[in-house]
Amino acid sequence: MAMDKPVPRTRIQKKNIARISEAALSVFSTYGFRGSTVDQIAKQAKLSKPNLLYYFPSKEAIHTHLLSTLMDTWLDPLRALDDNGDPLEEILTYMRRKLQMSRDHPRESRLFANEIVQGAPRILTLLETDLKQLVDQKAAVIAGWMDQGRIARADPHHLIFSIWSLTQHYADFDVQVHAVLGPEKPDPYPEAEAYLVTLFTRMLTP
Amino acid sequence: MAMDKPVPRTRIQKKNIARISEAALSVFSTYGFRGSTVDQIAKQAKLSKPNLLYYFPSKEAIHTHLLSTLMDTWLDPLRALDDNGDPLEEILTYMRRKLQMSRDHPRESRLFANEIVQGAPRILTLLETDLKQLVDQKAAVIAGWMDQGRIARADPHHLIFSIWSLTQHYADFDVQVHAVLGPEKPDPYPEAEAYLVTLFTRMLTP
DNA sequence: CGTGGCTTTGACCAAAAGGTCAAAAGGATT
DNA sequence: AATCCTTTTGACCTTTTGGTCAAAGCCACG
Repeated sequence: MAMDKPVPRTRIQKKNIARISEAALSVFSTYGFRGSTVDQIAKQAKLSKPNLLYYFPSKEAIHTHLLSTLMDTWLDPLRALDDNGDPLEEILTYMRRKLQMSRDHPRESRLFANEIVQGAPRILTLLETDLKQLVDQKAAVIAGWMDQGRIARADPHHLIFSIWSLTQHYADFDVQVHAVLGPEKPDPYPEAEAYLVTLFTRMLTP
Repeated sequence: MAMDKPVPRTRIQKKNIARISEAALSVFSTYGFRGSTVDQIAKQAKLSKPNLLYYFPSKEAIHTHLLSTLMDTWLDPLRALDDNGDPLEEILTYMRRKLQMSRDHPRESRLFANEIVQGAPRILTLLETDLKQLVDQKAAVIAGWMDQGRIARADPHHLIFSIWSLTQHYADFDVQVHAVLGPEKPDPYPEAEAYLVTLFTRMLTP
């Protein structure tokens, strides 16, 4: 299970690993793991296939590398949820950050979406340990706020799920959103943000 | 682009097409189109590969067959949204039906999710015509209710998106939900429904 | 400017994949 | 039971795919 070459050494390695990661992100996020081919990734990275496999030992290694790199970034907004902040403001900020990630990093969102929809075979353990622990902890913080009557009551775990689903929807189902809104509304994000702020404000105001 | 054999004739055909559809639903919903193989589907349907290809001319034909069969079922709950009903009750009922579909037909939900996340190459047109038209129509109904002050204001299109994302999340991201909630909570749906009823009630009560 | 390690490549392989076909087997109808 | 149509299959073909390898090219440093 050794993954090799996780840390770039020379500047050529740095450059090529970055190109491969970038290309792999595009390809994997569009076709899922099994639907993607090494050739495709190599072509997008403008490397020959053997050259690509010089940097990563296998297709799976590239995928795992992406996933583990991303996991941290992905959880950062939730980590930033501050016990000592204003409850509603903290939750709205978290929601806004997640929405921004959907807008600015839709491929990353879709990479995760593909992985999870397909049963998360490669990150299930991560979800059951790191993710669960973080969510449990933040859910407790939110429950505390509710106990103090500073925001209205609602199941904290499902509250977090709802932030995930509502924000990631705009990245993962982007095509559908655009199909429904039509070409005269090319950027749904301003309305989405306004809508979500209203939603969470109304729901959480005591 | 002819798809052949859409309607079963003999009872053997009926049986085998049903078995193929069932197997294909499982496989496609788990691996996406490109990640699925005809062998896999044939094996699950307990047919030989050539035998399967006697009923459908190609892998793509099976996929298209599933997708178009499902599309109707999928939109039924939204079609049922009644202009003359009680606004909040109508929206809650729609939400509940969608949630029930996530619980009872998670594979169907994931089949769509896979297709959309990967850019909806095979149903984009459907989305831009049928789906858009239906959504626009129902959004107008909801906007009407808001104009009459019977429910609180919020962007109707994004309201519909939020019902989709919140309910489908429990089917599409099922693995994640279970990983976070842990094994002692094997059925998240009762809490999910309670949470979503609260959410939409608070948001839409004037 | 030459040497040693890093990088790149063309040629190649075995396995997997989508799909074809002719012939055999099975079913229903007379 | 003879016949005709439907169904099933084994063998086969081509393309794609993940991955290997030895040899060639390149680069930095002494």
